[in-house]
Amino acid sequence: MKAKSVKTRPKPRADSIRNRERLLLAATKVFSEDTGQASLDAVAREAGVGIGTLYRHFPTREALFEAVYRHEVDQLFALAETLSRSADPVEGLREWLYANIRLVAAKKGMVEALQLVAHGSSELKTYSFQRLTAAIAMLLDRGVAAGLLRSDVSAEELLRALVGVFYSQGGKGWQAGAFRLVNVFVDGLCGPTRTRTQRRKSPGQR
Amino acid sequence: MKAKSVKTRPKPRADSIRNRERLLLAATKVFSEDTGQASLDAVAREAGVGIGTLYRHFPTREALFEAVYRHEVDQLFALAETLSRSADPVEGLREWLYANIRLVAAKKGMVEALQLVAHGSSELKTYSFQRLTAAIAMLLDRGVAAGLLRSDVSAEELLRALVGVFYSQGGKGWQAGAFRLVNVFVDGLCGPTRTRTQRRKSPGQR
DNA sequence: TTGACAAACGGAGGGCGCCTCCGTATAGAT
DNA sequence: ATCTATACGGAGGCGCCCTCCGTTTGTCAA
Repeated sequence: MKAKSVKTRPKPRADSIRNRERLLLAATKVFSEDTGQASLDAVAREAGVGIGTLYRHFPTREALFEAVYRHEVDQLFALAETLSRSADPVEGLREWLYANIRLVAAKKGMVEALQLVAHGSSELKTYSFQRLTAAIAMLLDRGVAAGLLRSDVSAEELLRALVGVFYSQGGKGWQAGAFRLVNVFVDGLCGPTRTRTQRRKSPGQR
Repeated sequence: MKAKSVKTRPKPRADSIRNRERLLLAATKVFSEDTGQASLDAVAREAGVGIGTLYRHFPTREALFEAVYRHEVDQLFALAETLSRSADPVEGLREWLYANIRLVAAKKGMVEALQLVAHGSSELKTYSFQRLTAAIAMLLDRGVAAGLLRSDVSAEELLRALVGVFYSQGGKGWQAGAFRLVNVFVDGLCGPTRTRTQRRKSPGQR
């Protein structure tokens, strides 16, 4: 007997897996540049698969959004893991927050798509909330343990602050403002119990 | 010479005006019951006019949303005027807030439509914001002048609180919760500075 | 390797909504 | 009654959504 799980379905075929990934990638790209209203045909085309294949993997438009979103959340989580192993706890946190801003900024359409998704599956909401909270906690705790960050702000609170910044996403000056806010916040987290040992060197834009 | 404006366009034809109104009415109805995604063909059908007529009056989907929304805001403003002439300032305010809840509750699709509109014309945002603030101020000021309401909460603040309640619109218990919040708020406005002379008699649902 | 079959693929096709265009109807002026 | 600017209606072209089914392909056992 195969050392596989006890009761999962037979097995996924290799091309199936590959196509699923292609679709996810294509969807991320297409939804990002065009608005979230972009056609699913376009996604299939971009992925180089037939429209039927798209629908087999993601039966509804929302299923696709959701998958893309989950994927993104997981990436952010992974980034937090990486950063939490890097040298400086404070800069790691700052960098992660920057990454969030860049993510949102790069995906005009995503934001509205998310609102749509958010109205649906609350399971997804809790999933991503927990996942992101965990990511922040990872970064935060290290700084606190090292005595570099104040300990009276929870990961959840920080996340909420972040969400607030994103919701108010409006064109033009938004990104610069968001970076500024993050800086203010991180600097604030260093104080007032801590002397600020180091300040940001760059504004953060890439 | 006509006593009309100096440089406006000739004149609107009677049937044109009539159709515009019909369309607005139909749109309000259709968007309310179906989701905001409802087809424009359906709106034209409901209004009993050709699709071409709809497009002449409202060149884009958003133009139609916007017009509907403006219309609604104006109605709320008018209601505030009426209520501010009614007997009890406190109950007038409460009633107006109730009306807001009912409006949102009756229009599932509207909320998402608004988010769409909000992303666009910021002119509309400021317009409605000012208009609604004015409406609240009208009601509030009377209560304050009569010494029935505390004076340290501005109309703007009250409006923001209201918006917050609406944004979190989720099915089921939402409406009841919203009424409760309004009651809490109005009671609060009667203030610690004021002895609460009267409390609400009914929960507010109709 | 080869054969067989389930799984996955692709895309044609029917339906529908969007929007334009233009021939027809009519309100309002003379 | 006549005229004309204005508005109306809806057919038609286009693109998107989604289903359905004939074809291809990965996998496994022999």
